[in-house]
Amino acid sequence: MATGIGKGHHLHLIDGSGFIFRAFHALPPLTRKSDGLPVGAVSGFCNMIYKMVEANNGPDAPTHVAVIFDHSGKTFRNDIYPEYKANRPPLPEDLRPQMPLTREATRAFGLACIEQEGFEADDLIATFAVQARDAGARVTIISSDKDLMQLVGGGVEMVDGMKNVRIGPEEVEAKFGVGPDRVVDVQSLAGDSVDNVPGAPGIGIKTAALLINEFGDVETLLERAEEIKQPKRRQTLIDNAEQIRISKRLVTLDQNVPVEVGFEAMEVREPNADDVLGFLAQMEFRTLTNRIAEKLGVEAPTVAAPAGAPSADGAAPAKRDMPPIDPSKYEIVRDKAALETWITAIRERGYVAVDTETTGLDEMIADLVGICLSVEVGQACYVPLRHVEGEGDLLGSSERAAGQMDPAEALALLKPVFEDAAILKILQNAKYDMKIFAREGITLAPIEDTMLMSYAMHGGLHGHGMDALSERYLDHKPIPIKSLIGTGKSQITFDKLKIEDAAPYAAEDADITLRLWHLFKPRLHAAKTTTVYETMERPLVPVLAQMERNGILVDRDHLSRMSNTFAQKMAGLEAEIHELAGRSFNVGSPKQLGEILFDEMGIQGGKKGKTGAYATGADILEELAAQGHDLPARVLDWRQLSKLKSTYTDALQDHINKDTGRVHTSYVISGANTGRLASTDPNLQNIPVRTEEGRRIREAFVAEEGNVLLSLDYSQIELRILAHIAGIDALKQAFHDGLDIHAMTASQVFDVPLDEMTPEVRRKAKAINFGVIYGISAFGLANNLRIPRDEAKAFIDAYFERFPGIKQYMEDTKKFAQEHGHVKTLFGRVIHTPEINAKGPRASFAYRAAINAPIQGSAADIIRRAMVRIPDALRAADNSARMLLQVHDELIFEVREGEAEATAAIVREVMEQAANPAVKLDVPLVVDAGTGLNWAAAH
DNA sequence: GTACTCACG
DNA sequence: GACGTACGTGAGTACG
Repeated sequence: MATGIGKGHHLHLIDGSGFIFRAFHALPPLTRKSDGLPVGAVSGFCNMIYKMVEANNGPDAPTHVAVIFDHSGKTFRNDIYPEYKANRPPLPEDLRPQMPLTREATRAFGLACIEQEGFEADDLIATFAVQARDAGARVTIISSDKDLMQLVGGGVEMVDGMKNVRIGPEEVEAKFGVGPDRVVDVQSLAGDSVDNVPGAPGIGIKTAALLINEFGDVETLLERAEEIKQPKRRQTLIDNAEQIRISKRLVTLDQNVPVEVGFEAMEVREPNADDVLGFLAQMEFRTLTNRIAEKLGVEAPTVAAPAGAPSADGAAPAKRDMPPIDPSKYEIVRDKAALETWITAIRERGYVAVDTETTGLDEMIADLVGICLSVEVGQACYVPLRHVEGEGDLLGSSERAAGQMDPAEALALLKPVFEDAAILKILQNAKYDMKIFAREGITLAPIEDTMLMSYAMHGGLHGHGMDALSERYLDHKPIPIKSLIGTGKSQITFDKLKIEDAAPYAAEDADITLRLWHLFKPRLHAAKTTTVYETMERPLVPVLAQMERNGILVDRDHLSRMSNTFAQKMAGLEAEIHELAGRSFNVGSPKQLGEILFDEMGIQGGKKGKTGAYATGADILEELAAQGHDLPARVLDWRQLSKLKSTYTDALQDHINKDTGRVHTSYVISGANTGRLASTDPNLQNIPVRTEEGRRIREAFVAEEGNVLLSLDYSQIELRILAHIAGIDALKQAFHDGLDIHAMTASQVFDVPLDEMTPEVRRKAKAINFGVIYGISAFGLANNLRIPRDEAKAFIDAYFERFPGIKQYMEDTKKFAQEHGHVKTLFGRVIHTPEINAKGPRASFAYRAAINAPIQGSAADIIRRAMVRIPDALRAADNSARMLLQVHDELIFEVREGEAEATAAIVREVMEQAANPAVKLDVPLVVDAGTGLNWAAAH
């Protein structure tokens, strides 16, 4: 049945996961020089792989090679026995970021890289070994895992890759006391403390082998247990019969995994010099790079040249040698045969750039129209799926266009590729396409995202959209989509385009994405931001995609009733305002309002802005109201209602999805320079809370029947981070003691004992605390507290005198920014500050942003780390809670009524520990939790 | 398309 | 010494 392998072939199956762990534990903790990324395991792994590849030319060379990895997550064994491998310590933090790199290394060496969800590497190895053996091929398993010894014999042999010793039937017998065919029987009796296989208590390998040699196998032994002479041993076997049977199922390898990779993909081929040397150079493995370059007869690339990092002024790096972009060269895939040719090419390459074309921008509504693929720079294809023909009259009678594949057939062919753990999918803004594919039943993984690579390297320097990146790094302006679908009212959807017109535009995006990826991959390392990208940007993509697809239930009637109430109140206010003004005008027009106030009513002190219009912001109107003017006071009320109505009670209703009845926001991972997320369409991160009237809008965000909303938020996270970064002992101590931090600050700065603290003094200290986070200035503080500027300055001076560490932090940060053109968060996120050395007020802005960025950014990093870990934590506890929203320091879940408390405990633990082990904070992180039937009640 | 205003952390 | 400012966002409205 197995194709692509047979007599005369020799298959090497390499236990990749085994290699990684042995390399990790055997080698000292090596880190990459330029940025400290741990690479010890990768280095050991590469050396071992290289040794294997070198042997591929030897006398006993394999014709086929595959490197097999464990897939993270549950396997079928956990269904049999939940405790399986439950005593394993979590993956060491130093090892985690190295995992994807080992896959990359495998592909770079030109080897098939295989893993599959739900199965361990051992099962895949067993399946491939048996298939190849039955087809008549010779099989060598390179591993030292004793669990694989059951496969030895009949044309399958094992080699311990590290010690370079052969493991044949004799060696197996020496270890287990039985031949390979009885290994599972011995293992199921003896158990395995490493994998937490229970076995029979008190029976080890020696006794097990004795029993099996006497009775033949486990089943016979259990049937005839009464015959055992030793009473204790007999009783143990009788008492634990079921446990032994379970153990047998655990240790028996699955030889019938529905594998997704054929033997064709494992054929030995010469590694591509660019791929392998490029990877090794990025890793900064000088010795190995030089050795392999010599072997391949090419010049070694320069290793670890930080000069390759982009300069702080954001100048575009030089374009690499690539063929020019030529949309006329792209192919249109219209039938199965053509698509299969592409799929073969993808499997051979191990990666593919993917882009989708859809009917709109809202990925919860838009339909998939076509798919673009590219594996080679300059070559790309468009697979049209749902184009329609004809203008599509008013009745929508447009018909399916000719010359495209049946969508179901095409997607069925692509699904195994898109879900193959051994094939990297490269996308620009992967979250969008992931959500589109999710609605087609396809889980896109693993992925790489050029938008996020750019964000990790160049956050603060420029935007990260495809057009901007293409123009900047490829010197190429992509075909504007508007040139095809038009704008405004006459705009059409993508499916209405003729396939021939759509294809060049569509395929170009995949080509561009692939080019960007080739350019960014080495630079990501040079910019020292690989860890940030791999731990805080890329893993967030599937998490956010799921949250966005979850959405939150919104009570339309509640909003509608509020809208009506607001409309009535506004009408009343409007009449009053016109009465006071002496004429009717548009209250919503700041320009008209300014003229009424300062020209017609003659109020003094009107200030004009740069456009010549009077400023009428809330602060100005408040001042006028305080002077006793009624009209501005009414306008303030009117504006509040107008804002609530238009932005929330009205607009939110339009965002309720017809199919789900829920509101699905979209998070922009690269939206904020500091690492914060941004929320759009609608923005659910600015739902009112500060006023009573506004807060009622939160009552419209509800839980489904039988569920509650659970909200958890970090308490004072930015001040805690400030205390840590600036090293302020008094603040740290206050957080350790659980004190009221603003009262404590007030007490220190204003010399007031805590028990004599007044709300007024505390308010001032609170304003200073926040001011510090924002890059304090006397002007800003004076504005905020409505006090004279010299008074504000006196406060700040007193504060700095009491906490000199804060002043020091601010000066150090400014100096660092001026020297490097960027600042960093505690977790290594780089935030560029290109204007820090500018002249004039721009530098002042940049200075305050530079003070704020490490604080806001570290807090953002922490919640990102928590969000990445939460789905696993919930899954491990079999908890069904759904994460719905993130509001910078708050996470909102929907959870079954009885499960709220358990969920809160799990999530709180993850959130409070989220900095660990990368950063050991000097202050505790504290998370507050609340539940309720709606968001107002839960918050 | 830009400016202004205001909602959130 | 003057500049003209609190940090980070998104969205709705008016207006040219």
